Parts: sequence; C-alpha cells; structure tokens
Amino acid sequence: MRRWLVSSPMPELPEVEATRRHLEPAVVGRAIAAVEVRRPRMVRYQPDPGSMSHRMVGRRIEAMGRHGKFLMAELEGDLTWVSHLGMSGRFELGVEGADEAPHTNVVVRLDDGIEVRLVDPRTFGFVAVFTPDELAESTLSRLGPDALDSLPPVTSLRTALTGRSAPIKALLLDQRLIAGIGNIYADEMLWRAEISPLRPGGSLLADEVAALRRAVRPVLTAGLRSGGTSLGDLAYLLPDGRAGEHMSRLEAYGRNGEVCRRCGTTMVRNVIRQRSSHWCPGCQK
DNA sequence: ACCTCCCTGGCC
DNA sequence: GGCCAGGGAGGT
Repeated sequence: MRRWLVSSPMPELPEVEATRRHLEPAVVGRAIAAVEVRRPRMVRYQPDPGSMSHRMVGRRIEAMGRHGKFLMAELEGDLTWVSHLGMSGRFELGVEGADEAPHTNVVVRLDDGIEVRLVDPRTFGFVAVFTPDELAESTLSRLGPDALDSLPPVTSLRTALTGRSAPIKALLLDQRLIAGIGNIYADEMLWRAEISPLRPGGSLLADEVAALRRAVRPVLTAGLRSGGTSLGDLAYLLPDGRAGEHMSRLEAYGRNGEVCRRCGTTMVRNVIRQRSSHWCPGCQK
C-alpha cells in the first residue's frame, strides 16, 4: 500500500479531471441499476442520507462534469450526483461480481453491469445527490472559477487579493477564490512564480500576480499528464508496484531538506494555516 | 479570519 | 504506541 502514497499524488484537480475523463465514456447514457452504500458516512450533505439511492436508481446519467475538485454527474430529472474524493478517494470501474479493492465504500451499478466504485480508506470524500435548490445552497455554488477551465484574468485576481493580509498560500487554497488548487499544486505554483508562500496576498505586485497566474495552468497540466496516466491504469499499477512518475517531477512539495533545482538553496518546510508548505527561501521572495 | 475535527495506513 | 498527512465544514 505504500506504493499508492509514493507513486500517486493526492486527488487534487488533475487527478479529479483524470477521473472524470476515465468515467465519462463508461457512464454517460447509462441508467443506474442499483446503489450500495457500505459506509454511510460517505453520504453527506444530503437532507435524508437514506434517500440518495432512491434518487439515483432508474435515472440515466446525462453528462459528467467537474468544478474544482468536485465531480458532478447530471442525472435525468434535474438531479446532480456530486462527489468529492477527499484526500484518499478514487473511483474504480469494475464488472459486477469481479474483484474489488479494500475500502470500496460506495458501489453504483449501471444497467450494463459495470460498477462505479468509490474507494476511500480515510472517508474524507463524499457523495450526495442534490436537487437544483439543494445544489444552489451547497458549497458548490460558492466555488470560485475553475482553475483549469476558467482561470480569471490578472486584473480580477489583483482585485481579489487587494487588502488581503492572509498568506498567499492560504488564499490559493481558498476554493471560493479559485476552485481546484490543493496543497501540493499550490506549493508548485508558488515555486514556479518565485513567490514565498508567506507573503500577504495583498502585498503581491502586479507582475507577481501575473507570474502566479501564468504558473497555474502549466502546473495543473503537468499533473494531469503524469497523474492522469497513473490513475488510468491504477488497477494494474497497484499489484505490480510500478512507480508513478508524478512525485519525482515535483519541484517544491516534499523537497524540504533537498536542494532547489533552480538556485541550489536548501529548501524548507513550514506550517501555514495547519497545512505544510514546501518552498525555497533562496529564490522564492 | 482563524482553529479543530473527521479518518486510516504508513512509518518511526 | 503515537504521530502525521490533508479538504472542507463547523464553530468561535
């Protein structure tokens, strides 16, 4: 199981997007035949948790979307099946009756016998099915623009950061500002933009905001290339123990005590808002 | 705007 | 045996 932690990153935006691409062809157009909730805790923010299965069974899945780190399947009848992978969740596709991974907590069986399985040891992830009203009151409606698909222009970002005294690292993680940036990739973006995670958001100069903005897409797409690859064949990757590539490509996250690949300074780690930050005091100002 | 909690497996 | 990882909700 150590292989999972080493070779495959947390389910941040690139991994969630890879999941969406993996699931989409299997689920869109199919009807839901059965839902099995083995860990009730995984069903959350649902007016009546027991009703989730009832809301799902018999409905066709019309589309598969993503906003930030949330996955959304549009169900016929104006319902939205929302899921979040938390920090240890993943979706697996399997044939009914075939081997399943430990911690398979929710199983959604489609009308062709394919199962969509939510595997999540730490159960920080969740699923729910919302009506339009419930969706409008949920966290999803308060998410900022998606970091990958609709990153705001520099001027909007500057406005959003004006007067903010919180460290830029904390603001990057605030899903209401930009949706989809998690702890690993926030550190990568700040390294790339050569900005210290401790800098108050409002202190960033115009060209620094621009540099940070320019760092967002490359970092996420790099993660999508390698993380997506690992995710796609994860079922084979785990038993074989083949190492994924993504961790070795990170420039900041987990590199405290190691030498910065840009300037040679020893990198450091400190805790910002209860989250670990990894950065280079030599070139990140 | 901040802190605490949730949860499990890996690791010391 | 105890600590650590962390996204997001809830409380103050």
